[in-house]
Amino acid sequence: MAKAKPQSKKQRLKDPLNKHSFFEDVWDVARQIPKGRVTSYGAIANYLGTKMSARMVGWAMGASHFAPAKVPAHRVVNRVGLLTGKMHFGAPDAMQKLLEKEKIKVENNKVKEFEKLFWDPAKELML
DNA sequence: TAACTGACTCGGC
DNA sequence: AGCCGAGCCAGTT
Repeated sequence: MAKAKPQSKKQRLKDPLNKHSFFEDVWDVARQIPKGRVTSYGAIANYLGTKMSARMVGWAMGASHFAPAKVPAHRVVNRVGLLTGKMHFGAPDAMQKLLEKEKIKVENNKVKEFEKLFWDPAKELML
């Protein structure tokens, strides 16, 4: 699977073939999130070159259910560390439980020390 | 076919 | 410092 390399947004989205890999790219990046770390939709979007469309990342996460491999969507939160998508995990606190299982402290639907645990693909994966 | 919505983000007030 | 509006892409109604 491609390593989610950033490319021109128009180039990717314009081509139906490449478009299909948009999901895989997002999933791929999500899978690369180290255990015990979290990232934001915007960070992934930015890494993919579609930083203006963080919504699509979230939407792609929603589709992660169809992903060929498991995607740690629980490690992806919004820019303030809020567990915005926890309701989509089936159970109201499934996401929080998964996070706590990785020693990530969650309080009031928000990741504690989010800035410290924040993992930016564009920075960590560089390039 | 057009309009609305959404697991977001940024900038202005 | 907090609230409000606009922009983004795709899928749904």
